[in-house]
Amino acid sequence: MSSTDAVTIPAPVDDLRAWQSVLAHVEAQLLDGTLSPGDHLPPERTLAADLGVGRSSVREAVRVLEAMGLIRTQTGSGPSAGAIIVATPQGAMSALLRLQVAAQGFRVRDVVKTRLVLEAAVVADVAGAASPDLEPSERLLDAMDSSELTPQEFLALDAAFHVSLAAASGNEVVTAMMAGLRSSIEGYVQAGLAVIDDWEATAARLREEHRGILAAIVAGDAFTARARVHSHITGYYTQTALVTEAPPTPETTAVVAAPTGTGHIALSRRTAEQ
Amino acid sequence: MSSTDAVTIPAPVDDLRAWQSVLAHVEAQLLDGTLSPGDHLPPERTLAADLGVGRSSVREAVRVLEAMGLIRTQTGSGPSAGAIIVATPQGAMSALLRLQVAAQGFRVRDVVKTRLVLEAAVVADVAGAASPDLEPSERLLDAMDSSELTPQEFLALDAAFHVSLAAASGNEVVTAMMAGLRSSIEGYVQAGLAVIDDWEATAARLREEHRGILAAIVAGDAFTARARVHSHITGYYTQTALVTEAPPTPETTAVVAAPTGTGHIALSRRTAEQ
DNA sequence: GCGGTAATGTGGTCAGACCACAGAGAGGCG
DNA sequence: CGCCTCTCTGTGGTCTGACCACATTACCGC
Repeated sequence: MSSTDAVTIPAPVDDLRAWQSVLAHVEAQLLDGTLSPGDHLPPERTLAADLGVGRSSVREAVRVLEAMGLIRTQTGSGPSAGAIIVATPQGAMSALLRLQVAAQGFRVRDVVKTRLVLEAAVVADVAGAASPDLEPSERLLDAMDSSELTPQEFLALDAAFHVSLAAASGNEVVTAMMAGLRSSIEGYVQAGLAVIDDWEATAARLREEHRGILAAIVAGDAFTARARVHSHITGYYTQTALVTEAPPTPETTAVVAAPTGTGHIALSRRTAEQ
Repeated sequence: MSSTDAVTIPAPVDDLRAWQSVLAHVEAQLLDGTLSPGDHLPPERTLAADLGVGRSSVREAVRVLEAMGLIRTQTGSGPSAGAIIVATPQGAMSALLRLQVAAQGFRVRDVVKTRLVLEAAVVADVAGAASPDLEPSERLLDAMDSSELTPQEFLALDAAFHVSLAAASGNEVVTAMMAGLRSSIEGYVQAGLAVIDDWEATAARLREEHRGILAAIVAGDAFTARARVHSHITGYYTQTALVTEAPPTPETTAVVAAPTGTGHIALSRRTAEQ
């Protein structure tokens, strides 16, 4: 692994499989700007002819691109048909994490810990932002106040609320990861419902905690927001015995122990700053 | 939105495309334990016959599974041939993030910010761990001391070092994400080399910073480890003008400024858990 | 017994065909 | 002249059959 020669050119040939060469071709065109979001991929038959591969190989690459959230395919004719570059990572991230959890490549414990880290950072970030758009989050909380919700519907709104916080941070990477992490353990979360004796009490507590988190964010109190998110998430998972031990996550415990207090803090508007 | 009825059961039928039904079939078998890591997927022709779809549709699903890092396919015959469940998420996560960055679904800025959050949490976690295995990280640092490395080789080892820290935390989700985040902006990192006048000086600084991070971890000082990681990462990106503004990432600056002192905090034992 | 060779079963690829679908255009009708 | 309908065309979605490369396994001759 030194530097200059030494390699004697082992096998610079492309022993890529046919579909991989198609994928590489598309990726290269994305990188050099030949393809951009909104553009159409060439028709499969054309692409096959251009690259000298069979249409089925092109289709396998297209399938991967679709699964990765890069394109959207549609049958028919006209401007909206065909394969269009869209770059919607959420679904792909969800699928990836969900499958990996299903195949035991990811442990639920690690998923929860990661979610804790990301979400704590998110709320701290949003709390420190100039004028975050928290309207979607608030509307979700209002929707969750309905007493007619089934536990499943409640949890769906719950998940959407948490993702909406990530969206408010403006970080699409974290947003996609949060959505994926949540969906990957959705089955376990729903299974956790079984061990809850008094669902209404639990729902009421969750509603209160959500309001508390949002209040801390609006107040611009990052410390409190972090602490509340931490206890909110660990609370549910320990209650449902989904995760045995509550991971202390040093940085958050330190924050919890911080002397900032959890009472009403300032409520400063922190308007113009950006 | 609302609650009970209203939907009139829109379309419970499976208008899944053929390849999606194959994917769903495999995922269901993963979830109920019929398939586990190490198992073989049925041969494509068998699977096609069983599910009543064409072999090409099966192949598209298999291709997605392979791209998602769930299986490894091999030609030939015998126990090692065929499609085997492996669940290796790193490559898939890297591909996903890389493609999304290429397609402008993810901004480089967000990738860097996310990396900052995750890596700060990782070092704090490892610093608080009972007996983390830091030997791989140390060996990578030793390898980076060589003066014969090209910048590219140095950066490759650099990336491996950061991923090794995540691996030391034992959280495979974060490890995969870290590897993916890094690889997704690898092109930009290498492009950043161009604006560095004195590479040797930069390399020396990076070496020193790496040692400093590892030292803080070994000392169990989570706060210092976080702070050093933060400045280490932002340092390179601001130097190479990859990210214009240095994102302060409230929680880290807050932690650095926290009055708790940098002494032993946390140090949660987290002994037997595996 | 042993070595070499054929058979077998797997994924990888290609070619061709057909279908469903949706827009575009030509044509007819009022 | 305008509107409506109908065909035409191009797209992805799917299936079938065929062939290849490859690695193991079984068999056969020695």
